[in-house]
Amino acid sequence: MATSTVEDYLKQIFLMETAEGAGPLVPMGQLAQILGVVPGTATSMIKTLAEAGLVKYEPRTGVCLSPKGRKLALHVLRRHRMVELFLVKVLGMDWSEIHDEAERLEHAISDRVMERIDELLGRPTLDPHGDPIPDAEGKMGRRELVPLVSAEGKGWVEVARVKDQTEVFLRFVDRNGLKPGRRLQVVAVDAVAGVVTVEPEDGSPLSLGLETAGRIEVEQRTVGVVDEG
Amino acid sequence: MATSTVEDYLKQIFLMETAEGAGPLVPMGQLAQILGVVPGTATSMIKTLAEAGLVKYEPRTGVCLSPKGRKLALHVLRRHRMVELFLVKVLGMDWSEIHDEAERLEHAISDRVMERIDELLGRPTLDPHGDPIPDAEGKMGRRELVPLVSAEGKGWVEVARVKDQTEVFLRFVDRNGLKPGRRLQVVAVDAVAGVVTVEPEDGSPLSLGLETAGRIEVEQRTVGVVDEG
DNA sequence: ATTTCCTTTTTGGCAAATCAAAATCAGGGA
DNA sequence: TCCCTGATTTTGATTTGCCAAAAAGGAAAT
Ligand SMILES: [Mn+2]
Ligand SMILES: [Mn+2]
Ligand SMILES: [Mn+2]
Ligand SMILES: [Mn+2]
Repeated sequence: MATSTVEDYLKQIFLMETAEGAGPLVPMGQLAQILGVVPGTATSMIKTLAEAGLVKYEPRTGVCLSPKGRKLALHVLRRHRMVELFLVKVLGMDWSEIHDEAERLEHAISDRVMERIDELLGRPTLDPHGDPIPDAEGKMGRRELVPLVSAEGKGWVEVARVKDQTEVFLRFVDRNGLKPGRRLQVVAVDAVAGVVTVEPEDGSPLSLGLETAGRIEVEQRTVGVVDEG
Repeated sequence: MATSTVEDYLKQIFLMETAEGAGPLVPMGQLAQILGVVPGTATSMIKTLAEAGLVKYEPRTGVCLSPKGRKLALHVLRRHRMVELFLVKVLGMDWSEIHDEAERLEHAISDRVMERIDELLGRPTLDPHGDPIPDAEGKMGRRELVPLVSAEGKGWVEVARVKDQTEVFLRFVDRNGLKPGRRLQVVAVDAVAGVVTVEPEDGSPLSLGLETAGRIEVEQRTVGVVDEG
């Protein structure tokens, strides 16, 4: 069995190598920083993982998952996201407080329990932040999402995903009616001022910085204005 | 924070020192055996726990919990039993497969999540095996239970607790309608033959060995025959 | 071609938890 | 009293993760 440390390394490598704008290899320093260890620790851990055939390691360049490592990473990610949804849907917790819980529970939940939760939740495909939940085989659906900024003048769009999952940002998003599933219009994008103005369905107009707006994604397909062919 | 290893040691010491027929101190050898480590390991661990003020250690004699250790032990036990009940009630798992899950989950669940589960389950006081669930302050109710053997000729009694929690025994108990909450009559106790005959409410008469019958406890108060004053 | 600076790796150490096997102890029996 | 035996403790190692700080590499700037 992989230890929870190993699981976290693999999961994190997966997230980093599938992040937009990522190169083919994840640099050691970045990995170490996100995992909260000093670079030397990451280096020695990664060598062990390479030894075990879970990653491919290119010294002084970076690391990427092997098929075996990717499979394990997706297995962990599935548990993480399923647990997050469970905490919100079944236990009624706030979406801003679930990540840390999931970070521990993802290592303690068996396939058996996972299966029961999956069934109880009705085979969900998205977690509370709008991230896809891998299925038991590690497959997850792709969606065509665009950052809020690109949705100017498209009429009503639906919030689909919130990428910044820090507590403070999630609470902000919630307070302002920008949770996944909520609808809004992007009224204006002022590139010079660096401000995006949106109007949530049942909330007052709201200004966001360009950076901030980039952390929210909406459904490409517009809703309620243009009918799909 | 106590590691999961420390939590398991404390919980186990608690269970052993409150077990019937236990002396004032738990012997190292027994503790080691139940925790699945060699005696030397237990000795050095216990010395560390004594150092931390969690147990009182009498070399060559045994160990017992300090107030601080007892508090922590009860906190772990609460999570263990609450999780077991949760797995049965909410996820619909079989009571014979929940212990090992709980053994891991008990270390991964925060007070916050515990509180939600407690509420969802309606502040339960008993786990699926009939063992008491400590409350958040570590208090648990005492019940006046007697072993099956002592209930001869008392008419209908209610199964209250199953002490042997091995998978095979729990499945046997289930199959034969002897789960906590079920009613039965103790028809005969033959001390010479070493056999107890019981008649479950909706099952056929059944013979149990004396030893086996001792692993099941029933409510002292008889049910359905004598009315309480 | 050098130097400089930043990243990465190496080295040496530490803490937690464990085992194997040798040493020690404490009673009970001779 | 003395020895034997079984339980307990010590000792010496190992594994997993981690840090601090020194060493090494490499790429860009001079
Ligand atoms: Mn998360
Ligand atoms: Mn984690
Ligand atoms: Mn249990
Ligand atoms: Mn445990």
